[in-house]
Parts: sequence; C-alpha cells; structure tokens
Amino acid sequence: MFRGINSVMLDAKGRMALPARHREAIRARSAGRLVTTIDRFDPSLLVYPLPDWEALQARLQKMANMHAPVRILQRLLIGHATDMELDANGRVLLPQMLREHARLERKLVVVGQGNKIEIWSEGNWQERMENWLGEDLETALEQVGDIEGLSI
Amino acid sequence: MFRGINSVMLDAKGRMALPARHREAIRARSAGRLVTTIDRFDPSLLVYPLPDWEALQARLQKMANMHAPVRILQRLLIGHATDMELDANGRVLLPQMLREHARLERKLVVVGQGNKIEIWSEGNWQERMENWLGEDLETALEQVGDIEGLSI
DNA sequence: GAGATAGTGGGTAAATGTGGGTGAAATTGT
DNA sequence: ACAATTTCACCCACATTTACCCACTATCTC
Repeated sequence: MFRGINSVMLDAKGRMALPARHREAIRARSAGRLVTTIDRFDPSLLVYPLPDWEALQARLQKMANMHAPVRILQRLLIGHATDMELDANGRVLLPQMLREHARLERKLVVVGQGNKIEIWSEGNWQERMENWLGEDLETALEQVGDIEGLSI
Repeated sequence: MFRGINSVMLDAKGRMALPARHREAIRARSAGRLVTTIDRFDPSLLVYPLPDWEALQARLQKMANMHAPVRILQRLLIGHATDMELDANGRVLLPQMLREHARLERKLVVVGQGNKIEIWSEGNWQERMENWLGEDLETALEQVGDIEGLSI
C-alpha cells in the first residue's frame, strides 16, 4: 500500500503536505480520514487510515490490562492517537504534542511503510540511516528467523 | 532475465534511459511499471519489475516488526521503494532522495542482475570494480558454502 | 546510403508543494 | 460572564516539479 520516501516542509502553522503518491490511496480507503500516534521506539509519528487504526485499537483494547506493560502500551498508543483529515491541498495538521514527541522541525521526511506512514524530522532520519546502513542485520535476523532464502 | 552492463547519462531533470535490451522484458512483465529502492550494502539503486517487487515487499511485511532489525530492514527497503514508469522514450525518473543515496552524478552504469537491475554512479562502480577484481573470492566463498563444484 | 532504433536534450502545460490572509471557533484570563 | 488571545478551517496565490510532447544525433540494419 504505502511505500517510498519524500522530503516535505512543516509550515509555521504545523501543517504538512502528504505526498501526492499516498493521497489517492487514503481518499479511497477512508475518505481522507487518518489517525496519527507516536512510535514507541523512535522519535517519529505513525499515520494510519482511520479503519486500519480502529482495527489496531480494538485489538489493543481487547488485551487484558491487568499487566502493567499492556496498560502502558495502551496509554502510549491510544492516548496519543489523534484524528486528522486531509485538507483541500492534501495537507494535514500535526498536533503540537505529537510534533514535540517526534521533535519535528522545519524539514520532515515522510516514509511509506505498507499499512502506515512514518513521519520523521529530517535530522533524526539521516542520523539513524547512517547507523542502520552500518548494522549487520543478517545476523540479527537469523536469530529472529524468517530470513530463510530471502534474497533482495 | 536481466543481464549486461550499460553506460548512460542522468539528465538535468533526473531522468535516465533504461537500456533498450531490458525494455521489452519490462514491458512484457509489468507494462513498464517498475519499483526502485536502495541497496543497503553499496551506494546503488535496485530496480525491480512491479510484480517482483510486490512479492518481495509482501514477504518483508509478513515479518513481525516487534523486532528492531525487522523494522530497520522494512524502513530501508520498503521506505525507499518508489514506483516508476517507463516514459515514451524508455526513460525513468529517478527520485531525488534515491539519487542522493547512490550519489548519482551525470554518468551512470546500469547493470543487469537477473531479477533486478542495479544503477551505479560510474565513478563508484569503477572504484569498486578494482577492489572486487583484487579480492580473493574463492577463500571467502568456501566459508559461505555453495561453491562446491561450481565451474565458471 | 536510406530507414529504423537508441540515447539525449529541451519546451510546456498540469500537478504538486509551500506560504499566507481571514473569519469562525475555541481557549484563556479576569 | 465577557473580553482578549490563540488556534483552526477554508481560501487563494505562487514557485517548483513532473508528465507529456517533440526534436536532434549517432548507430545499426538491410
């Protein structure tokens, strides 16, 4: 569904153009309605089409919250989830608290990730990229499994 | 499927002629629709016919992304994967961010690699070639296995 | 050598991304 | 409760990028 990377500006009002390549898919899937929340591992935001987020949220809420880690996960993800809508120019308004979490500044990077879109500050993204490209993913992946015969 | 090496120019608009020897195969396989992404080991781009890329992406997305190395792999590959289409002259427009990753300048090298095509800047390619030719591949390959009885 | 094919360059209209004005709505302070 | 201030939705305007043409040259085929 979503893939590819774009560089865009965050304007003074906190708005960001969603790359055109994703708009049609979003309009078709959810009439332009989206939900953003935080990424719990990295300083970035996750954007889902509304129905996909709702399925995720339902799943999170079904988990028994007697366990502290489940409660924490719910607070982080559901707590920060904010509805957004594409405006006439294909932009979205990113909520201030989420902008702060991802430490977004003027230059952003928008990364398609299949069922979701990630939003990063350009600086953070570039910094991470350098590390990721240097890592030995194969060794780590073999321990996870799932890499058997994968050839890219 | 794809094989052979060509030297082509990247024009001022970021376009590159796909060597004619590959066009027919691409048109037959995917009506001229391609996906490019980055190579994670070298400064080069990988080009797949759309259906072949989609099979790869589906495989990547099935992996459970609770594990950090899986997320990184997805970000690098799916995150940079960009749809392209052959224009009337058999050219493709290479996205700016990918051009930067592969450090493409005016002179490019296009290398057929079976199921994919690699795009290099001429300078990088030549530099690597010298190193590759000087390496003792046999010793290294024997440790990997699968070389038994291979005769070239 | 004439015609076809391949690679390259460039013009132009449409699409895309960016910035900002303005009034309505929400929030804040008193 | 009301005024002051901020935020937001909805416009419009503009610059840049891209898609779609057409043209030119070099090479190859017959």
